Amino acid sequence: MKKEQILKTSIEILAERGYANTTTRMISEKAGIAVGSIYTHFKSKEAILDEIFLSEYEKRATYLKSLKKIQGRQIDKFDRFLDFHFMELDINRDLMMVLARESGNPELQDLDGVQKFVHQLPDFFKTILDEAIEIGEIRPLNTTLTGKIIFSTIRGTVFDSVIRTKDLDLDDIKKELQAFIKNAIQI
Amino acid sequence: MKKEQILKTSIEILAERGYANTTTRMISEKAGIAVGSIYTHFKSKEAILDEIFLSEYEKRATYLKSLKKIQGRQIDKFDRFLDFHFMELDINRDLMMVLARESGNPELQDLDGVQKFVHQLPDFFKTILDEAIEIGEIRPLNTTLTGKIIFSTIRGTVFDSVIRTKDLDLDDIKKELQAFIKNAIQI
Amino acid sequence: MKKEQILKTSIEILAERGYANTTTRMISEKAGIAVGSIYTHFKSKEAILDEIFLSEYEKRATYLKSLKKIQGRQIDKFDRFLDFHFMELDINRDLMMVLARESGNPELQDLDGVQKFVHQLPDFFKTILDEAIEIGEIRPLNTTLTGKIIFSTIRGTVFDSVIRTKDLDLDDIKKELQAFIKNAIQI
Amino acid sequence: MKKEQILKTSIEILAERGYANTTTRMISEKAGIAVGSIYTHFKSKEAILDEIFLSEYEKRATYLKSLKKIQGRQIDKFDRFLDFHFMELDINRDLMMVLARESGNPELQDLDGVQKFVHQLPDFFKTILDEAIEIGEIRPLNTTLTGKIIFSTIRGTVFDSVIRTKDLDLDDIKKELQAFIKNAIQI
DNA sequence: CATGAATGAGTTTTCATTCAT
DNA sequence: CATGAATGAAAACTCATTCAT
Repeated sequence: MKKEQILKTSIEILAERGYANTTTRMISEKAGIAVGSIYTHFKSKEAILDEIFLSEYEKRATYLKSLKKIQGRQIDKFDRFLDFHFMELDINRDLMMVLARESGNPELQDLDGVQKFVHQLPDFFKTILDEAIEIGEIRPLNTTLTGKIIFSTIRGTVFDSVIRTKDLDLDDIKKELQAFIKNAIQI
Repeated sequence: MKKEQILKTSIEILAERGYANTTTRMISEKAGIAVGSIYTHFKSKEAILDEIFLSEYEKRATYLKSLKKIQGRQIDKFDRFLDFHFMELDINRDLMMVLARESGNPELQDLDGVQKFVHQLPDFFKTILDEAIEIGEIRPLNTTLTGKIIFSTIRGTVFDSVIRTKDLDLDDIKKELQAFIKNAIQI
Repeated sequence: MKKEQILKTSIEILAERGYANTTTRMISEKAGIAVGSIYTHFKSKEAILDEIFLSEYEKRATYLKSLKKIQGRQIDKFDRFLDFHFMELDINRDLMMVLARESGNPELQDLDGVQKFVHQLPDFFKTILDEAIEIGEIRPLNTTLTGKIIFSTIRGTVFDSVIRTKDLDLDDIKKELQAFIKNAIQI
Repeated sequence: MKKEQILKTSIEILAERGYANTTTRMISEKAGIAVGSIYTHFKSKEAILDEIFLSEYEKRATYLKSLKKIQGRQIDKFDRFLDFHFMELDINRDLMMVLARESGNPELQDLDGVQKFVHQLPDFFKTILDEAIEIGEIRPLNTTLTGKIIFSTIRGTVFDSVIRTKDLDLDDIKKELQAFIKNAIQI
């Protein structure tokens, strides 16, 4: 309950000011609680970010696992993942901002949640690519590296777009990304 | 002279510790000068980063301008740019680390040098893409967005690789990136 | 019942970490109760220490009172007290640690129990010395001051020994102290 | 210069309030400097205490070394040391308070200066005792333990006296202690 | 009588920047 | 131009204690 309130408030402030410029005092004041209460629910300021990334990672991991069982072309699964990812982003723009900005924040690379978000998702992509190669859907390529490249492509693009304009057309970006990736790997 | 020394030392420490964990005192001590002397040559701590990014941006901008005059397929120019970029990185691994890490640091997005590095380079890519479309070398696409996508792809991939392993094979990554981008855009 | 459990647990933790580094939370967790429950039984964190010192003071005061009625040389009563004191220490090393450390803790000098432990015991010694002088067993001396000196000698020696080695030979120390004190005062 | 000012001010406040109740802010305000300036001269709040103890230890160590070369009875050297020690205390009552209180503060036992003060001085006493035994000036005894006992006796007595009364007669205490110790060890 | 989430004043420490020498 | 002591705002985090359930 109150934990949710802290997370929600944190995302709002983090989206506006960035991690380094967000203080625990700001969060507590905006959430209408005492500073100490943050520490009742989170081990540290970093742990808030950790939780955000972990939860968002899990959403995506669950979705990617569900994709595995689904019939159809492997290559289309990237389209589907992007549909899912951008839909989530559209629902909560602040959250999108935080994920895009802080997943690249050198300060936070050690957090479990960030690590998973940044390293496990590319691994899922690799798995899809491996299967796609087996059935000859895509050109021969280093699936590990390409998994990472695809992840970087998506993340970097969202990051760039999001920090420049408030009202960007997510749909345009999504379609351009989908085409870019599909072309990049297909035969 | 002394300014160069400060820059060189800063890059070494920044590569090892990251911007937030690098203090002006560390730089002055390692450079063998007084803290105050840093401020004779730089307006602020941020200004050091600004200068680093500006100078690296200019190297790449100059190279891209020189590419323009060169004959040959537009599409190959991305290969050439990546050859140049990775060569530079190979010469100075510390610098590569700094560019990869801090170009995505939310704290530093307002710096002139970072802005140019992060926003102008994609614009150069856009120009190349525009010409490539005109002569029918590549498929129809939103060149502005795709310019950004290509930049994000390169930067993100280097960043990911560089913070994970010390002795990564830059050549493998370069070749995979070149193939990825070429396939992504060509007809 | 539960109060005893809190005391027992507190002594264990206090012996290991010292007063300033022991939190009420630690005590409650190790004792398997809620933090709030500590405050059902004790007015404050300090009150736990107060109780410990008071109870240990009373043990010694009772023993010293019983010594009064006993026949024999006054001067031997210090031997007996030390026998009693060291026996108690040997039974509960953690308790010994707490008494030795915290009786000298400036933070805790105002506690009733500590005051009694630290100021009343020397008074008992004074009484013994007064009688010993009267019957000419010991040399003439300021009994108030010497009572304090004897107490300080005992406490300080135990404190020094106990914080240095875990497995010290209490018996050696006791005998050395007994000889030291007896010689110091006798005619 | 300013370092001396910080030390002087710290001793005044520490004497009045004790280590745990002395804040860095109090010191800086009373010394008329900025909080940060404390950290220009001292690594931490603890380091101030460390310096105080180290310097006082060295005074005494130097004196004890000079005593070694002096002719005369070993046993009288304790008298001389106490003369010196009490003279120093008389000059600076605040300092005496700090040494007496905090040398027994469990929190500070790890500091180099405190360690030296509390463990090296007894070692010097041991050396004196060793020689005294050799020439038959004192009764046979465990010199290591007795060195510690003498130290504890002195420290504890000063501590006890000093925290009770502001205007105690140091001279009485000194004489009583001298007699106590001399009797305790002599043949 | 037990619980444990909530409190918030208070603490030490850091560090970019300045400026008198 | 160089120096480095001095600055002081600001930050994360702690923890004894309370009180509604």
